[in-house]
Amino acid sequence: MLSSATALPELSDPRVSALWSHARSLVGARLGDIADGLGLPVPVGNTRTKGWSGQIIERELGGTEETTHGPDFAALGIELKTVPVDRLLRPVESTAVCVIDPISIAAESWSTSHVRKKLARVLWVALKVPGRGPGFSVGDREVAGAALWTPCASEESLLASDFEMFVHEYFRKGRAAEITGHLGQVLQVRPKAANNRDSRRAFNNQGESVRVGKSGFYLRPAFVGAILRASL
DNA sequence: GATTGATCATAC
DNA sequence: GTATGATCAATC
Repeated sequence: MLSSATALPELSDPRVSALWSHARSLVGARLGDIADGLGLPVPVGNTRTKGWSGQIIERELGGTEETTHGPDFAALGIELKTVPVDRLLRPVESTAVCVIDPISIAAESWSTSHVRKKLARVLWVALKVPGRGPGFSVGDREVAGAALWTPCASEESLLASDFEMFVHEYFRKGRAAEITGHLGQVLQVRPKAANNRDSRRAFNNQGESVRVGKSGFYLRPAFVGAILRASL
């Protein structure tokens, strides 16, 4: 089991280097071709495709024995994130990190947070998107690069600052309902739910039990873009 | 055109 | 329903 006191596996761990090599070998490949190699169908027509890109890369890198969910490559402490980018490696979407429990997060600090653990080591796989909407297929997205990232001191400082702001100013004050996507320099709190009636238990500023929209942490596109440009 | 709030797909 | 993977689309 991983705990906050457990160090990340060494980068020299054979399993880490194998995963890294595998990811690098995908650069230039079309998602459609990767899916074909896995024997998986490529969505066609007006079929919705949310999540498909990430699933394909996860299954490709996970190998044939991958059967369970949970933290990506948990044994290696690695979180896999695919991110759609334009031709200049600029993310065209924000990156979801994890959902938030409005009650338990009030007791967290950055150093002990679930978010920090999730972001401690991320394998970014950038996917070049030729276009979206009718006329474009997710199968035509191409792996533009892969980066194994651990936040540097300045990046962690930005993340910690935003995190503590959300916790101190909002969650601990029972003001979770007042949070909007405008807050946070690099980390946002935005809805992350099936729909806007999907809620979670919380407390208001009177200490009364209320429900607030289910939300999660997201990384802003500019922040992820800087990571990719520095790594690819 | 970029951003925020809303929503979708799949597996358990 | 919950969790994990994200993208859609109305609004700024």
